[in-house]
Amino acid sequence: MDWSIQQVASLAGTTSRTLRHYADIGLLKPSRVGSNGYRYYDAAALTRLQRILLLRELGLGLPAIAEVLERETSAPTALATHLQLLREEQQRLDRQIAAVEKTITKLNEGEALMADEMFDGFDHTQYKEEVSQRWGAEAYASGDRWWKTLTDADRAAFMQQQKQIQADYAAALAAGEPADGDVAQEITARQVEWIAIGWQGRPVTAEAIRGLGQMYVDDPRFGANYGGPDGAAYVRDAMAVYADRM
Amino acid sequence: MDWSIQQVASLAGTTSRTLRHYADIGLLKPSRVGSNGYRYYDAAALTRLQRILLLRELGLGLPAIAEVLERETSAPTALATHLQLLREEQQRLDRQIAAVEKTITKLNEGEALMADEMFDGFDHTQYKEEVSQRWGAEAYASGDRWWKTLTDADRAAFMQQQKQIQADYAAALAAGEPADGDVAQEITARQVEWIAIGWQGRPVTAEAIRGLGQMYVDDPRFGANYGGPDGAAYVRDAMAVYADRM
DNA sequence: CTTGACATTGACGTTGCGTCAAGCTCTACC
DNA sequence: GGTAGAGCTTGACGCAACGTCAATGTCAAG
Repeated sequence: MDWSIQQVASLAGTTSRTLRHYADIGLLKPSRVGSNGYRYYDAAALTRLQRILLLRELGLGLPAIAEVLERETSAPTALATHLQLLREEQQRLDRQIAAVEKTITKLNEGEALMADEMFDGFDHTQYKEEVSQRWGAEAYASGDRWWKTLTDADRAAFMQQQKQIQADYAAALAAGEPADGDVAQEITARQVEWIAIGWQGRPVTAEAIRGLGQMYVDDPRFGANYGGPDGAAYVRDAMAVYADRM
Repeated sequence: MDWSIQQVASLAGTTSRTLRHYADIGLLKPSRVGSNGYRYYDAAALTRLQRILLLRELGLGLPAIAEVLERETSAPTALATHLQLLREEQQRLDRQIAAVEKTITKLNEGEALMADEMFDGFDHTQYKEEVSQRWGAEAYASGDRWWKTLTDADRAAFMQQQKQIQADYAAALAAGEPADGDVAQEITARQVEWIAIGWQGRPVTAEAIRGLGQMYVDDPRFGANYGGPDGAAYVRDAMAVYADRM
């Protein structure tokens, strides 16, 4: 007792193309092939197909399914691994949805015209008070004037450089690079250079760099850009060493 | 002031291959191409790239991104549409995770060896009481004996036939086929035949068929297999007509 | 014998690039 | 001015899981 490819397809709720694909990749071979080339499937093949489709619904890839079917015992392991992936995907989706929602509301409020959105929440004016208090109103005003002369593209490029520096710091920390090592110091040199651009001629003293580094640790909004307290502390240390060597 | 493809790539945190791909599909053309074929990007191009990458992080496809960038105003619309997709995907993921978790716990409890899992929650013993009460203990016992003689593959095939019948009923109902029409009656004939297999020689009387149909309506667990109360009622009616004509 | 349904084997299309491969170009150093 | 080592170019295949023609062979029924 066996069935034709179409019968099996409709029985299992799939398509004949899928069955031929499974035969091609060796996942489910027909139990019998007529002299005319027709594929026929028996009950055992149907059982296997059922399992395949079940695992597929659980989101497993075809190679993973093949492995599970070969080694029964690996099913819980495979599923556990897969579950991990699903959870990560779920979290990624949650974050993405939140981001899209935020973007939509901002657009509806007419706040940002997409272009501003690029600056990753790094709002220049957000730090007005800190900058004013630490370096005086004149310093802030001069920085603000400079910032306003930039085009959006300039600002984007400027922020991108900072993003890159942040990523490099994160990578260095993850790689176990010491804060006083060459790698961290090279990044810090770029960091200082970047700061100097924004400061527009205002002298970048060793003291200023040390203070700025400490500020990263003290202020969680800055620290967040460097991957949390640890990252902020790492950057502070690197900047302190850099300042010492100036 | 412009940058080479590598510079832009690292500035924006992407790869040169991606930039060349975007150029190929016309999403982001370099602002200048040297006589040697080298691509160069200016600040405006960088801005556009930033937007592209932002939208991509939000999960939009490249064609959708291109459209948004052409018609600024469509951004909220496009994002809203996309949000809908994300939410559906989220729900699908949630269901999938729940299913995988359930499967894992079952496997860990040694309950089911994957094979039983196929039967879509149609647990034969689940209906023990109903069958016993309505048709007597002997009828149930005989059905149970028969069921136990089957191989997994046989059971799979048996359940699949039922699945097909259910699908056909659903299609007929959706197509507006009357319960006493040819289409519905043909399906019912197969349904009765299927029932007869399980009953193993026990006489399939008109009364039994009417009773079974009514049971579909009364018991939500059965009704669920036929697409809710409406579907169950449809099947009951078709079976009643079939019984009348026996 | 014809017709229509069903079967077969290619082979391209889809999405967003990764990854060679072969070859030209630029920069730096000797 | 030669040479090495980056960096750039244009193809072109690969991936995941089939959908979708296209061209053609086969089966059952009238």
